[in-house]
Amino acid sequence: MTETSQQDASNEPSPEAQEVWELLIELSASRMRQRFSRTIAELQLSPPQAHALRQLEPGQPLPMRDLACGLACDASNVTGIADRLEKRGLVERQVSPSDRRVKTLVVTPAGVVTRERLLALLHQVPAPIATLSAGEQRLLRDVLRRILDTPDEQG
Amino acid sequence: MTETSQQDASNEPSPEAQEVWELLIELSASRMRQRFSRTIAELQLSPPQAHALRQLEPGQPLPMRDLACGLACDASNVTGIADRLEKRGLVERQVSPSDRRVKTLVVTPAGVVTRERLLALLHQVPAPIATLSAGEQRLLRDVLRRILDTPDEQG
DNA sequence: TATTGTTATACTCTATAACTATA
DNA sequence: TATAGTTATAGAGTATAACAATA
Repeated sequence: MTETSQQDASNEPSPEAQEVWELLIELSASRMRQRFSRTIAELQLSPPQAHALRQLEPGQPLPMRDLACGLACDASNVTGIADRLEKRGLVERQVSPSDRRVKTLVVTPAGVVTRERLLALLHQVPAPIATLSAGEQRLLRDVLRRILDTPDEQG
Repeated sequence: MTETSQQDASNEPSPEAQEVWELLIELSASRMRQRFSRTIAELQLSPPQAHALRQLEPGQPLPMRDLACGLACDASNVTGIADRLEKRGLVERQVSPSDRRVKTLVVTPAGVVTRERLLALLHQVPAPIATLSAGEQRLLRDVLRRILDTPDEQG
């Protein structure tokens, strides 16, 4: 077994960075995933439906094309997702005034209610974070902000 | 608004804790999700197939029931997921010696190769984490460890 | 010609319920 | 009787390719 570094991008990450990343994967794949699943099940939303609702800010019509991009899926899928949300009365299709090829989605009043319940549930701070000390919370917040501000060149 | 800095289980979380949680959601839903999708697409694995492969440690037969639990899905789904992995020669079904009702899954040699490539890709530390200072990395690691060690009573 | 949304197709995942073979 | 895995079914997500309307 040779000592091949798996990082073609020049140097190896520190063991601490490695562990940080694996802890984040663990957190995301287990706890956060469970919580998300439980939440959307409660509102009887599928994952893409929930993600779509999350992106549809009230009063801001979103072109279906853009939603496809936000959902990271092919545009053809958005037709069905929008169909089902529309059938439940949560969103509405509108033709864009500026480009008649474009259809936008807007949350209905009922959609706003569901969206707000969804966000309220999703954003409920889990105990393991709420019980960190004030100092730890600040530090964690600052580091996470920096991580999200740093572009990721597909490491 | 009262000056709640500590959590009595019924109190509001601090604004810092709130932001930490929302930053984690953002990180998980955008960056980590994209990276996971790109990775499994490269290996032509579906999300549940990748999760299954991740859980199948070489040389450790896993009852299909347990895999269903690990995937957080109904047991009936595992049949199809295992079928497709088996058809690709990545896993094998074995009858448990201790209980002939139970079938276990084991990664084949080819499966081990794919699994290792998967893990190597998934675990590549993204630039935004690799470029944190050594102090920040240690701090982040310690806080994440604590978060994962703290039980989450469905906040 | 290029783009937007739709449709058709094929595959996968998902839960539910009924079935089998073991225990 | 209870449990593990399978099958049947129905619904939803996914990408690809072809299509209509619009630009």
